[in-house]
Amino acid sequence: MGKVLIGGAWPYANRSLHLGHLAALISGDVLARYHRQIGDDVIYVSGTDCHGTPITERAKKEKISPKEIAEKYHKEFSEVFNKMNFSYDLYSKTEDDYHKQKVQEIFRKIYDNGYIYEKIDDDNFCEKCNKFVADRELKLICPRCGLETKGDQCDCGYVPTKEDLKNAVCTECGSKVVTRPNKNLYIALSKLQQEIEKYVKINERNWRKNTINETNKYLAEGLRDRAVTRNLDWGVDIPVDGFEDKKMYVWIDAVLGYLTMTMKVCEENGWDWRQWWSEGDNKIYMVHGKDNITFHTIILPGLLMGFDKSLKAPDRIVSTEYLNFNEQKFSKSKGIGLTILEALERYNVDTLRFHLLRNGPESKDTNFTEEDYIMTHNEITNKLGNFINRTLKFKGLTTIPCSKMNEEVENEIKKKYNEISSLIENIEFRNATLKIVELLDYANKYYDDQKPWVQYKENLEEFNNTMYTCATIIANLSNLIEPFMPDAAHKIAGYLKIDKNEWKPISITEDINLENIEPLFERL
RNA sequence: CGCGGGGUGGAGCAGUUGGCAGCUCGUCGGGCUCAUAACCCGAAGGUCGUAAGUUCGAGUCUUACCCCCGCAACCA
Repeated sequence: MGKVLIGGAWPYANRSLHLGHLAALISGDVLARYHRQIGDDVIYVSGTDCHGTPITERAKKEKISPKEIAEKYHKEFSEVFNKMNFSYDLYSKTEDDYHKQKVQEIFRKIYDNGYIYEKIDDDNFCEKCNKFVADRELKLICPRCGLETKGDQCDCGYVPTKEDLKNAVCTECGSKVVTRPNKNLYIALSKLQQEIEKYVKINERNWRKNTINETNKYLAEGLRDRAVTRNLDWGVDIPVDGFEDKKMYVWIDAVLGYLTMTMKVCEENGWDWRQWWSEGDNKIYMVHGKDNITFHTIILPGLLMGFDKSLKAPDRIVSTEYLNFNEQKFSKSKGIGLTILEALERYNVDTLRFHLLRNGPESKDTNFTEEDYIMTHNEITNKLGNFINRTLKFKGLTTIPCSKMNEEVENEIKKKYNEISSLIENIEFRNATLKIVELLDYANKYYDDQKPWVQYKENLEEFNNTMYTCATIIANLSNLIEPFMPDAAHKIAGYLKIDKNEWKPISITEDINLENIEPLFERL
């Protein structure tokens, strides 16, 4: 039994989650459920990312506190993950006191170890507001398109230079900004370049192409030290004297959440968190969208190395591409796409999970349409739901006696456990779902070839064997689909009196009483 | 020449180390009646973006070109 840590990306608390977020995060739950089934000690954590500039901006605009916004979305996210049957061991938030305290301890240790250092920058300062302002808190006329833009990037794609920003004004008060020396803390990624390169080299064979490319691009350019302090009043305090007016850069406190939450889970259970984070045969999975790649393959490893050399950085990185909606990017402002809560009003949780895994952006951007989803839903309804129905609700049948299992079918089932196992461990979830469908096709074909409706009249022994074999397929399907469609898996387990879905072939050892069988899915 | 991904039957996609081009849906024809008009069998339909090259052999490797898309940040 190995130790397996799975970290789902921490969603940012300034807008509702949409199907794209779900497409990126769903693999984490598949991994968690699968590893529990094979008997690993799994810790699956995530949480709401509450800090950062966008939240403070929104708070200002809506005239409420950043905390209120964070709380609102944290509540919503918790509900979403709950409804989607995500099996987190702990879903927390960066506003959590335990998290903030631990992050400060870790940050301080990195500082003491010499990987966080002080540097004076010339930053933009608004004299009227009496504070340093971030680029996105500035506005100016874009020199390329001539329209007013924020200081970080114009809608036309132009990124203002330092020179351009000299003419910028503060978005809040409109007065012209000046530059002033500003003391910041930086993380010395440049010092860790070789170590991070070594880490990438060892682990990249377990990564997808997008992860490898994106990471190596940054390594090839040469890692640059990054500021880890921000001139904000919302976030985690800096545990170093002289930085009382600043907060921690959100990404630092967010990626350390995987570690702090592992600590918390372990503390509550009396376990040693280092068993999940040390070198060994344990696995550390990080699951997120492609925009998160370097934060997980460079920043997080860098923080871990600066913190404690005996720790192991994530060895399994699961980065997805983007999910589009009707060929367009999800965009709340443009009203494109569905939030997860909206989707759940119309769709089935299991088939939505399955669809996002099968048609998800595993190796390239993909497109979500309601039509495609309904197709998947009906396919599962027909092939899985109906297979169960035609077996367990066979006309006039009340019991399936414990009979003889067809050997060929038995071998096919064994084969599927192995095939799906290696696909999941190889982070090929799309292919894993295809194997499930293959087994469903195989099952329906077996049923048709046996013609139990004829056997029922002509040869009862053969009929019993067929029905018993089909019931055994269904029992094993319950195990095999659990990571993908947990609700259906558990319903089946209930019908066939299976206590626990384990990842190994099971046989049925007593007669099956066919009562209270309900269809698993309804056609859409 | 900023970086990256992609162009495969009507639609959406798979094709790992080069070896008779596959899957789902749709269409057409047939079978079955246990089942949620579900299930099974068969057929039609592709010169794999364009051009050249390497090779006994290229969807797969090389080069050039044409289209589509994504990324770029003190933004998660």
